[in-house]
Amino acid sequence: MERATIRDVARVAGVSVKTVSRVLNHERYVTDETRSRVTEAIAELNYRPNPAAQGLRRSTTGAIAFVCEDISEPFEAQIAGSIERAAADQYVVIVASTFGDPLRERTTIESLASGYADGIILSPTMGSKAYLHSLPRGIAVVCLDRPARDFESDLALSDNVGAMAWAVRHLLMRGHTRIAYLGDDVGVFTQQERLAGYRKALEEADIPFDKDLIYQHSPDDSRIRNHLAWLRQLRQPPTAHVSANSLTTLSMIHAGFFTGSATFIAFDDFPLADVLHGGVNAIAQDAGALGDEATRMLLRRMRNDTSPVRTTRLGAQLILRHDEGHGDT
Amino acid sequence: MERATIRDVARVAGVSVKTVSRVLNHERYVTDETRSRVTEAIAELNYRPNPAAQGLRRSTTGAIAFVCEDISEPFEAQIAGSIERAAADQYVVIVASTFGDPLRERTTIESLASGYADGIILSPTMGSKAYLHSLPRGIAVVCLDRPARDFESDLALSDNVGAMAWAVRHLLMRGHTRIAYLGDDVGVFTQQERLAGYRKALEEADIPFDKDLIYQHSPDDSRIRNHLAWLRQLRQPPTAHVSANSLTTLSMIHAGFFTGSATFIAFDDFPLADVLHGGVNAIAQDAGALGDEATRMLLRRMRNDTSPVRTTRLGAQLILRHDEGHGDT
DNA sequence: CTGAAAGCGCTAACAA
DNA sequence: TTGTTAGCGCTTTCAG
Repeated sequence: MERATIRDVARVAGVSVKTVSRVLNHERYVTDETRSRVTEAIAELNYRPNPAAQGLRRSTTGAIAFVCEDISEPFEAQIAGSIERAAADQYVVIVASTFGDPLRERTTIESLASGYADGIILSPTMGSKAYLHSLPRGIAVVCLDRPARDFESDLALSDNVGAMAWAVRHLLMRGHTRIAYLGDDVGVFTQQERLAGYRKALEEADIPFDKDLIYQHSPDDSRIRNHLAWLRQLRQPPTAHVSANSLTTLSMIHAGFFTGSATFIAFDDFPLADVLHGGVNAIAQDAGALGDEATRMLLRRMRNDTSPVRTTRLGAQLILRHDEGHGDT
Repeated sequence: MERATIRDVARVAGVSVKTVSRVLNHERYVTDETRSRVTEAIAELNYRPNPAAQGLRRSTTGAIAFVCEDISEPFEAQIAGSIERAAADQYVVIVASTFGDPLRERTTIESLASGYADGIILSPTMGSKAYLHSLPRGIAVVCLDRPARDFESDLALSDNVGAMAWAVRHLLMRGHTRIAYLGDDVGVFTQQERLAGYRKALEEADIPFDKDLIYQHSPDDSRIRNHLAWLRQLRQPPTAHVSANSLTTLSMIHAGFFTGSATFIAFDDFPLADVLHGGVNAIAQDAGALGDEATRMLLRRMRNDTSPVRTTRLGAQLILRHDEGHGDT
């Protein structure tokens, strides 16, 4: 199929290209009669504006990008889905994975900003993002799940502190005072927040913080197995456990830890959590809401909103599936 | 940051724009000396070609698109990830979900083809895809996971027939002759193939096909629960079960079916299958390989390969996690 | 209300 | 080996 151009449409409709352009862009000052002639011609020729030409002229692309760590991770994929829905029919969405590599991230972003996308939703890796200040002008960047270092921007993230505090508070109320915390590497932003939530709940209850109960490493089945064994042999072993992210939970499961008890809560819900070991308590983030909110923020910035940057913390849900007996906190 | 253009580079390097264009496109006939002057100017100005302008001129976009049912589904997300990796640094990848709506699919594809992407990897919905023949010329389309009706194209998919036959054969060899099959809607291509695999294995073993053992509906927990109960009350109830897709497996689990037995095999492996109910036998598709292969096919077509269309069937793996005793088929 | 002409940034002839 | 010129298809002055 040969592409029809705006000139073809103009010729068929018997008007000038500018007039066609006007109806395309819903400008005023076009007679209804002219408009309908043009519309017919467009339909007849099955005409569609050439995005490259539009982009060249308007310096926009009609695309937004989601730059994340790995699109094949379910959490990121869910976010991608909600971004797509939220941007629906206004923008195409480009996805780009950084695989945690800051250099790759930078290259990717600079390339996207050089004319592939009008806006970027970024789940930043660690490391300075100062270079975001010198992106070609006009490109909006908002952050998702965690802030970018050295770069102020709108940010949509879960209320990690509050949700973890909620979970720990729940365990405290059931009389647990020795609660083991198992999380990912300390360098990970969300992990810092979740540990903060843990500490906050302890402080509120005047329970001393015991470093022995804290485990923070990138998940590794055998290492976690050892740690769990070690915990059991403490003079005062923990009577409850929380996990601070899904990979850690997975490792615990693989290490043989029984997750189906009222004394365990996993940060991040997961498929089959309702069934595994008879049901696993979990804190569920709302991935869809994160994507929605970030998209809203981005679109607003793309409309040249210059209000101060804002942060939206989205609540996460504590799902109790194994509260022996019944009754909540 | 103001964008530098090719003219700026030319000016700084003291050459013509065409020369800059030459070094940009790695054309021959540029002195090393000239080339390095240009390269320096490019670096100095932090110049990057404008994709819209390039696209307008070359009528290419530098993007490929993955059109699937729902990018938030783990299987599709994994494929997206592998496409991204396979196309790495050559193309940006656009994702677009159809949510199973053929109309939306068509609109999306036509829009993408109108100048957002140079090629499309499509997991088609049901319904005729004849319109793919009249896409603006130059756009390559390959299919993934299932063929498009009324449109010949390269196709990468799992060996559904073979894998399911393998699973059923395995059960037959253990003496089961009444094997219940639970799958998704008959209209779904992969489901037809998997049922064919089931029948094939039975035929090979001269076991009569019994329609009573076949269930094919879009997954629904309570409906599946009823069906499972009904199966149990047959005069000759099944002694083994296979599930033909992940949602069905999930429904079975939710319906209380015990999946951790040697007499059950699930098509599609899933997270925690190694742990749930003590381990679930499964057939694992290689999502990554599907994406890789489809991308390879697409890139080949985009290089104007006009060889006959081909279909690649990728093997799926039977993973036995609950083979009481030991020893395989 | 409508049109003519210029030009966005780049690459493809064609000359030099 | 390099430069000049003409567009790609569209939107945008600026006149009609």
